Amino acid sequence: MHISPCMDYKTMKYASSIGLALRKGAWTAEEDTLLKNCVEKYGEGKWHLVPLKAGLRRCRKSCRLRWLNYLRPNIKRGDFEEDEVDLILRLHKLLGNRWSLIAGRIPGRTANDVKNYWNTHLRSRPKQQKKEHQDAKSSEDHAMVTVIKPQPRAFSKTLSWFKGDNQILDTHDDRNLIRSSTKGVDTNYNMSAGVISSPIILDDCVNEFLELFDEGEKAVDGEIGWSFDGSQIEGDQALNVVEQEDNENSLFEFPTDDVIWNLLDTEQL
DNA sequence: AAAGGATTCAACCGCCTTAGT
DNA sequence: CACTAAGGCGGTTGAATCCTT
Repeated sequence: MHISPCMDYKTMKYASSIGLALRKGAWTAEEDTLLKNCVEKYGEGKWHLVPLKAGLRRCRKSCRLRWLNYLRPNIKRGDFEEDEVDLILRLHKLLGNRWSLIAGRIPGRTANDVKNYWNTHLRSRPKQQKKEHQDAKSSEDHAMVTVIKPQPRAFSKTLSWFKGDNQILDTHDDRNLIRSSTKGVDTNYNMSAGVISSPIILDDCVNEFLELFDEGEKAVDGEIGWSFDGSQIEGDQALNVVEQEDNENSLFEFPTDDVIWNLLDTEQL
């Protein structure tokens, strides 16, 4: 039996006063049942009371974590699907290691799942991709078609993001970069071949961007792959399939970017 | 079949933020 | 304003499992 250092002082005092030490390590089926029954009876939250109410010799954090990562209903198990991986890659590019935010947009997946998946499958991917790219380049002498997905979409520079409080600070012709700034936070747009790619939104802008994202989801509810209670929408309506030039249903059937960019387009004046 | 290295993922740890006093 | 406790998060660990030799 281990003593958990994560226990609170009062909990520790109480536990020792009744001759108990808090458990740590793998959860047993019995503990799971106790925790599940407790949360179903009293609801989520008040985690400091859960060990007492459930009769568990676990600290509040351990209970919370076990519920969130394992016992909560609608948790999806098994391998990540292509659209989920795609979404993780995109959101990570946007948000960095903010796993709870990323997981919040992938129904049934927990922050721990996403983090573990990233660390085990995706973290070294850029290197691999670079290597694969170099290998392909060296083995392929002829010109090849490069499909860049998602396809960048042009939008008007009259877009309000570029007006009002935002200012186009400068345009780096050499780097194809446009920077704008709101509240002292830079937002970068990579320009290439006359179109503007996904914005690299930094820090405070992330929340605004996600709110915008949510509004977009509400606006097109039925096309997006899940509803806001976290449940998955089944059937054809769950996907807004974008046919690529090669007439294949691509990895990017998931319509995230379309939603965002359609939304952005609606801001054109 | 066995040993040992690699991988996976549940769980822990410590820090930060927030709310209450 | 300072302090305390709870909630929440990302980073890390280590046991279990898988894979290779």
